[in-house]
Amino acid sequence: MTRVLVVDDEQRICRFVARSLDAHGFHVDSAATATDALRLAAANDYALIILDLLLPDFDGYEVLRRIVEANSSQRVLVLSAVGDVESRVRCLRLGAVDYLTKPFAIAELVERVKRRVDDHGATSMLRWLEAGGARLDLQRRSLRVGEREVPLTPREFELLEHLMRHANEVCTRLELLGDVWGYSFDPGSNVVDVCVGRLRTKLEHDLIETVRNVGYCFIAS
Amino acid sequence: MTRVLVVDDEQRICRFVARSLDAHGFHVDSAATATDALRLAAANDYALIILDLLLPDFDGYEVLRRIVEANSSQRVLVLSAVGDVESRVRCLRLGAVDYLTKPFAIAELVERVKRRVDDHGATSMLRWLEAGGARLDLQRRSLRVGEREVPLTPREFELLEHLMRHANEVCTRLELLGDVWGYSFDPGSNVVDVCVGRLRTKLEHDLIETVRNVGYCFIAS
DNA sequence: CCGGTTCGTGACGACACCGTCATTGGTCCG
DNA sequence: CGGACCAATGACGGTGTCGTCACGAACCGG
Repeated sequence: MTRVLVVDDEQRICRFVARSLDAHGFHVDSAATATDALRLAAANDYALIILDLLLPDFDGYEVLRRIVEANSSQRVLVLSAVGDVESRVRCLRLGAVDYLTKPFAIAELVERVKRRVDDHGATSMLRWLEAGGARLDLQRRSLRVGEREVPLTPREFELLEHLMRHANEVCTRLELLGDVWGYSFDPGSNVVDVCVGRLRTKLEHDLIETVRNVGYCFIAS
Repeated sequence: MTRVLVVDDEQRICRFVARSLDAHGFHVDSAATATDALRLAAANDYALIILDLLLPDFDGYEVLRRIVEANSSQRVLVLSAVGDVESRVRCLRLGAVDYLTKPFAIAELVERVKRRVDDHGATSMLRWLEAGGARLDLQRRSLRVGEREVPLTPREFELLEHLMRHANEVCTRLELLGDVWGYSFDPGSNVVDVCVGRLRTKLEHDLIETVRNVGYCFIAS
C-alpha cells in the first residue's frame, strides 16, 4: 500500500487528513514535531510527505531542506498558512513538489496527493515520454513528432511535459499556471491559452484537447 | 568487469579495437552484423556499445534507433566514415552519447570509451551535482551557490553540467564545442571562453580553472 | 625585457522567447 | 435568432540570450 506521512502540529488536522487519505486507500503515518518527522522520514520510504511549515520545534523550511537533503528523491507537499509568492517559490526551490495554502478543501488535498503520488513512478527519470505519436525527450528537452524533430522553447517544453505526464487527465489553467509558470495567482491574461496554441501548431495533430471552462487535456490514445 | 560491445563489419578493426580495450581492462564482445549486434545488445548489459554505421545487413541509423528504443539507458558511441554535421546531429538526436569519425587514433577511442563508461554511473539520474560549494539542480536546471539561488541560461547550464560531471578533469575546447554546442568543428571564435567567463561571474569563486593551451577544468575540492 | 600568443572582458547586435492585447471565431442558452 | 461568454490567433514589443569582435591583460619563450 502507498505510504504517506502527514506532519502537522495540530492534532485535529492530522487526524482529519489521515482519516481522509486512509479512506482513499493510503497508509498514513503522522508526526506532530519536526524531530519525529525527520526520524520517520529517515526510517521509512514514503511516496509523499505532507508537511506543515509551522512546527513547534523547528523552522519549516529547515525541515524541508533536511528531508530533501537526506533523500533527494523524496517528494514533499507543503502545507502553509502563508500564501505569498516568496514562500511558495522558496519551498519549490528547496525541492517541494507542491504547495497548498491553509485553509484548504480536503477534496483538493486528496486530489493533489493522488496526483503527486502518481507522479512518483513517472518522474523517476524515464528517458522520454511517448504518446499519440509524439515523443518528448526529457534529457535533451526536444520533441520528435513522427519523423520530424521539432524545437521547443523552455516554456513549451515544461507545459508539454506537464500535459503528457498527466495524459488523458484534465489540467486546469490554475494548475498549469502553478506548475509551469510558478504563479500562485491568476495573472488575468491568457498566457496558458497562447502557449497551448503555440504547442498545437508544433504538434500539428490535435493532441491537446480543450475542456471548456476548465483547461486542457493531452490525448494519449 | 565492465562489458563493452564492438560492432564493425571489418574483422581487422573489430579485433584491433577489442584488443586495445581488453588491454585497458574491459571485457569486450564483438559483432560483425546488425543482427548479431541487436541480439547481443538485447541479451547482455553493456556499459557501452561502439557502433560502426556501415554494416552489411542494415542501415546504421536504424540499428542505433532500435538499440536505444529497446533500452533507452543504453549508451552508444558511434563510429563513422562520414564526418559531416548532419550525420553527427542525427546520431546524437537518436540517442548516441558520442560520435567519432574514421580514421581515428586508437588512443582517442580508448579515452572516449573510458569517459563515456565513467559517465554511465553519474548520468543515471541524480537529482543534483554538488562540488566546491556549488549545487547544480539537474531537474530544475538551476544553480545554488552558498545560500544564493543563481539563474542559469540554457547554454550556461549545459556547460556547467559538463564541467561538473568531469570535475577535476581537463575538458578541451573542442570537447566542449562538441558536447555542449553540438559543433563538430571549430567555429573559429571564442564562444567557449566567453561562456566560461559568464559562468565564472555567477559562481563567484574561481571554481573553473583555465588550463593554458588546452581548455578548462572544474575544481571540485 | 620584449614580442608573440593566449585568455579575459565589455560592448554590440541579431534573434528568439514570451507575455499582452485586440480581434475573430465558436459555443451555449434564453 | 441574438447576446454573452469563452477560446483561438495574429501582431507587437520588451527582455534575455548568445555569438562575435576588439582591445587589454596575462603569460611564456628567447
